Amino acid sequence: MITAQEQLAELKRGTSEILSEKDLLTKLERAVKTNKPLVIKAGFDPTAPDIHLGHTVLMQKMAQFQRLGHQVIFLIGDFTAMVGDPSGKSKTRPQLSPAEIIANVETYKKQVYKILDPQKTIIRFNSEWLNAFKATDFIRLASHANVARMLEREDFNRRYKEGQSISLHEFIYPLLQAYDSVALKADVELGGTDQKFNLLMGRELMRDHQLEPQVCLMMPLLEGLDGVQKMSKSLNNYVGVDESPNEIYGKMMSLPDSLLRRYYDLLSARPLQEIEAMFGSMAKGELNPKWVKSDLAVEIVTRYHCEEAAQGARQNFENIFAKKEIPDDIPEVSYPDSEEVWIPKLLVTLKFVATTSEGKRLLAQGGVKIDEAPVKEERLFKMAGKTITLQCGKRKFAKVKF
RNA sequence: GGAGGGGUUCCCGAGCGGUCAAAGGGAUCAGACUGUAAAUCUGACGGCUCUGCCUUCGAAGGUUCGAAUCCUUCCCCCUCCA
Repeated sequence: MITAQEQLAELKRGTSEILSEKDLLTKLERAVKTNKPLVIKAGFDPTAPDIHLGHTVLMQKMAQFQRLGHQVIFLIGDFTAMVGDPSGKSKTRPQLSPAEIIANVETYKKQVYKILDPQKTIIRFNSEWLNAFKATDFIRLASHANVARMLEREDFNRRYKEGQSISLHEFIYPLLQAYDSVALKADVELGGTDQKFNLLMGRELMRDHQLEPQVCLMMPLLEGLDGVQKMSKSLNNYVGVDESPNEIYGKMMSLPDSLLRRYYDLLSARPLQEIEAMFGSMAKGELNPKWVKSDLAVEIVTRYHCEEAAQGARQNFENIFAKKEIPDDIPEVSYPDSEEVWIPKLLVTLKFVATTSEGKRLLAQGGVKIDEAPVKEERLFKMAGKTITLQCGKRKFAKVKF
């Protein structure tokens, strides 16, 4: 094991805040001295098993702790999922059945183990201890917090001022999350900056339980592809680690240039110096941002697939968008209605558009091409036996056989 | 329990008897341009084989030639007072 100082230096990289750094150093020193790894806790909601790049910022930090020899606990908040984390907007969430949760956990594992070491990861569920809670336990737990403190919290405060509702049960959430830390005797809890309040609650509750308070380590939140909101599936501004190479590459290329540096800082494993140099020459106009972006896209695709897939995706992208070529591996479909083909209907059948109205609009705007030539007419006649290459917008292709 | 303010199309938000499938913005999609699925500009943006028809403005009824707009009841949200 390397020294506590060295560990701290490495762990600090990319974090937005550590509460407190001194405590972390103390814990690390003790770990080195006694040769007992620290218990690292990070909680996840079992309702959203689609891991995206936003989550990976945190997970890479978890992986880093693992590499340093610490014990990472991947905590599934199956109990707290019923409550719903009030961080950000909250809607009442559907209660999940045990079978659904197990299925979601499997999906999690499949994706998470691309980043974490399966051998070194312990998965726990907070229902293990929270299911046993009685009404009196909840009341006792609730007595550890007070309303004024709750309302100090940024998102509650905002909602309160804006006249949005705050349900009582949402006040309970931070306490339950905090209690998880008590149950696990966590040394460190990881979370996004939006978790600050919940993490700190854990610190206090542990102190109330005569435990050594956990260190809170916060990672910045990655903005989504829109560059404004944080990355999330429901906002559809995410890049999923389980997506295809072409999809990941393409989405990375749709990142606004203004966010390039931010993405490099939070996602790239390249040495800081290299990144600095690259952005330096980009600023001088020597380097095209497109290629800086492309390099990052390749790095990400390589991480979740492989180098070969990444190069393939780059090639594919260049062909389609720069050279405007038709890709070679397009799906072939047969469409037996050949006497009179109404194109909007055809597009709906192929699931290129959702409605015929949308198909008609697309057609009117020149978004439909047949054999690389735009079509305006809505109908094709006497198509029996013919095959056409149909293009719908920039990204949808099919070979249609009549 | 009392007083008041609200619920509008994916989201925010205007409209408050006809000219409303409903302003504006965001998101999305398409086209142009380009160095990219960046940026910018332009356009589209409920559905339907469509110069018309059907469904939509919290829900159900009602008034009216005509309702997102008026009335009644109900549901939900917020604020203030207790």
